[in-house]
Amino acid sequence: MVREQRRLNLEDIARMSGVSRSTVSRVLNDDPKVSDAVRTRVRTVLTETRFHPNAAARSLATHRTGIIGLVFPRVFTMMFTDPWASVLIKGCLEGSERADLSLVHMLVSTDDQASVDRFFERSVTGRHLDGVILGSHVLGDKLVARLQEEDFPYMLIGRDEHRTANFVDIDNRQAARIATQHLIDHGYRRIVHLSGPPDLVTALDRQDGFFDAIREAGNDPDTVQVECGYFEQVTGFELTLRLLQQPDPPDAIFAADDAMAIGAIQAARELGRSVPNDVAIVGFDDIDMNRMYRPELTTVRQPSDALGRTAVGILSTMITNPSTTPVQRWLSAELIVRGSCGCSFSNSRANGLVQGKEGSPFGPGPNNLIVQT
Amino acid sequence: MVREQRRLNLEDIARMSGVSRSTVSRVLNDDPKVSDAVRTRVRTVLTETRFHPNAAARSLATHRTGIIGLVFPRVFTMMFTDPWASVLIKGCLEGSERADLSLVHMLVSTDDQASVDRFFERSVTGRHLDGVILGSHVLGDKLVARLQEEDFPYMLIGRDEHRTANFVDIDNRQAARIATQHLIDHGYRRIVHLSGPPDLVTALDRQDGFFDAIREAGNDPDTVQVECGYFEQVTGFELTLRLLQQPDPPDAIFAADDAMAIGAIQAARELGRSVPNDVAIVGFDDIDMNRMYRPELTTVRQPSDALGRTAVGILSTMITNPSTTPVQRWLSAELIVRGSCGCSFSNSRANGLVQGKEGSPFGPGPNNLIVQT
DNA sequence: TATTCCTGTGGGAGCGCTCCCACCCAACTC
DNA sequence: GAGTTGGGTGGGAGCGCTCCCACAGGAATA
Repeated sequence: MVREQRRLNLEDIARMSGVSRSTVSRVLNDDPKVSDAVRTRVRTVLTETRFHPNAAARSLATHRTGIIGLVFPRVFTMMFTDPWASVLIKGCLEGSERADLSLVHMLVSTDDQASVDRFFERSVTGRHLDGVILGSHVLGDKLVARLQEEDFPYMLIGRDEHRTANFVDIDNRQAARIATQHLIDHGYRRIVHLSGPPDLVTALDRQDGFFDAIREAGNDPDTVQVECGYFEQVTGFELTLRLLQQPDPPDAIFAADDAMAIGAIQAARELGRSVPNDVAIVGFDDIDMNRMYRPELTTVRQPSDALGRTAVGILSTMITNPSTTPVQRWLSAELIVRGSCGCSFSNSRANGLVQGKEGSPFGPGPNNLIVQT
Repeated sequence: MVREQRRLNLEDIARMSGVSRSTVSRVLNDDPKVSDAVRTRVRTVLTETRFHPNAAARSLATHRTGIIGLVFPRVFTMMFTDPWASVLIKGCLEGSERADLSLVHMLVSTDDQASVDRFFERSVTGRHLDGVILGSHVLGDKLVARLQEEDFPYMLIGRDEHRTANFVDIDNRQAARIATQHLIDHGYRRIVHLSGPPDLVTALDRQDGFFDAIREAGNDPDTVQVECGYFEQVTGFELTLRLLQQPDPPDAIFAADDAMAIGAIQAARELGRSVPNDVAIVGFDDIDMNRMYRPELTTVRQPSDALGRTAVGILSTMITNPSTTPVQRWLSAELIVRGSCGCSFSNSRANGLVQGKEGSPFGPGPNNLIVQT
């Protein structure tokens, strides 16, 4: 085991190419103030020796590590088996590759002060990270406030409850309104909403949108049934199993995410009910897996990978170029109409495009661009 | 933006608690050679100031970063939407938390020299990482050889083709043999195997096990149909759709993973065929999602999370305590018999326990313990 | 009482970079 | 020909830790 052999450093490369340490450093950092002759000479040595500067030393000198964190609240550990989250993570990875950053995965119990402290000590105070992406935002989250307090670069996936933080999101409320509207237009009258965890802003927004549509149709929101659970297939399965066996079962279900919607389809099938004839189902997310279920799921498509990519992209610029005002960006979502809602045609798009621009509660503005990444 | 204000360092803490830099460092590192009086005094200052040592400086001095990488071959980008991989990642995360390490996610094109080089420069030569976990192993992978050459701590999830590398695995061949055997015992005669990517050792092992069982039953392996594809639900769906419409369709399918098996069930349903009456289906992995499909999937349960946890645990000790001989560990797998194979009972376990110990091609030995993590 | 030992503490060097400042020397200006 | 640029280069300091060595001083030993 020769692990402990001394590795090359700048000094060595300098000696080997007959220049000084500083010049080698300049070549490594693409400083234009190096003559072409010297540059090529150093570059040759660099490639021959396969040299790469020590990350720790570089960080120590530059106060930058090139690492960003992707934090999920521990409550959502099941995120890792969630197809939506997987796509989000993929988007974040692509974004970090583009920005030449490394992505560290971490779980933090955002409701537990000790856990938050531990995260802060290691990652923020210890300057382990340059910035952080928060995978989802829970009400009363102590993390965001603390990050703001410390002026530490961060980006939320999904807005915060006060809309004062940095975030990338889609207009969940508007999208849910349009999806519910679509069911109402079909003539369904007993529509149940399968909602997500009640402390997740995203879930609440979709719930609000659902109620908006109910109200607009002239119905009393108080008479409408909403069931909460995790954003999981099993949850959708179990809730629907129970709902369909009620005395007065729903004729339509709007699920707050596709996993639950697929679970709902499974449950209907289990009970021998037809989708959409006995019960229509609409989901949210448009995960890849939908292709395999019959009837195909009508759902809201949200650009989960773009959400991740955009968040990392913005974070990256925030790291080098701190912003004093909150950076908030809205991406577009759209209703994808397939068979599960009772539409006879398939694979077409309704006119329910929820644009980042017009659909945003903020109206048009520099922070509300539609970003196609 | 007060980002650039000077942060506290050891010197400051030393001054504030009336001791030297060295002593503070000792307290931080739990060095026993500090008197209790001094220790408590320093600790108080430490908590009051919420001080945490700078990670980069520490790394520079200790030659250790506390970061390990989780590398997936880029070919398997879809891994991120794979429930099996999600559980593996979760296991790795748990392991790193236990070992007080950070986990960095990365994708490397293992078949592309430039990509491998880039990874090496940044992460290995640049000492960005202390060690690396390889999420799956592709035949002819240039990564492992290079890691060995550089004496860099690594751990494979799944064995390498020569069995010379460090790895954690289950005995895929034996497990697949038992699963196939089970189908043969049921009297199925036209069994088709849905295999994974042909350059993935895991897929090949399962294929070998399938052929072992075929051969043992006195059949000619050459007459048996094997279809290759990705470890995805859609693949299983499409392959099975085609298979079942053949002139002489299979009466049983052994899928190399559950995602494909579920896809196969979906396809059978699409064509109005009954599982298991028209076609029996057996999977591999025992992912959580199986609970929702009817009939419930007979499958091989492998401890994916333990695989990840164990790999990280071993890697962690390898980092502090380099080993000269390959570290190879086999975990147990077992056949879970449910309805999809045609067994009338459900949720019971067959006697097909594939233990790490006896089942391993290596026989018992220090590297072949059954680890229950 | 003198010597050795041991525990606890302080200080200096060093980890491998970046960045600032000083400097050199050719090319220009007047 | 003296003075002034300015591109290109080198050297020193410093980033914030750890680790080794030196050393003080009380306890144990002779």
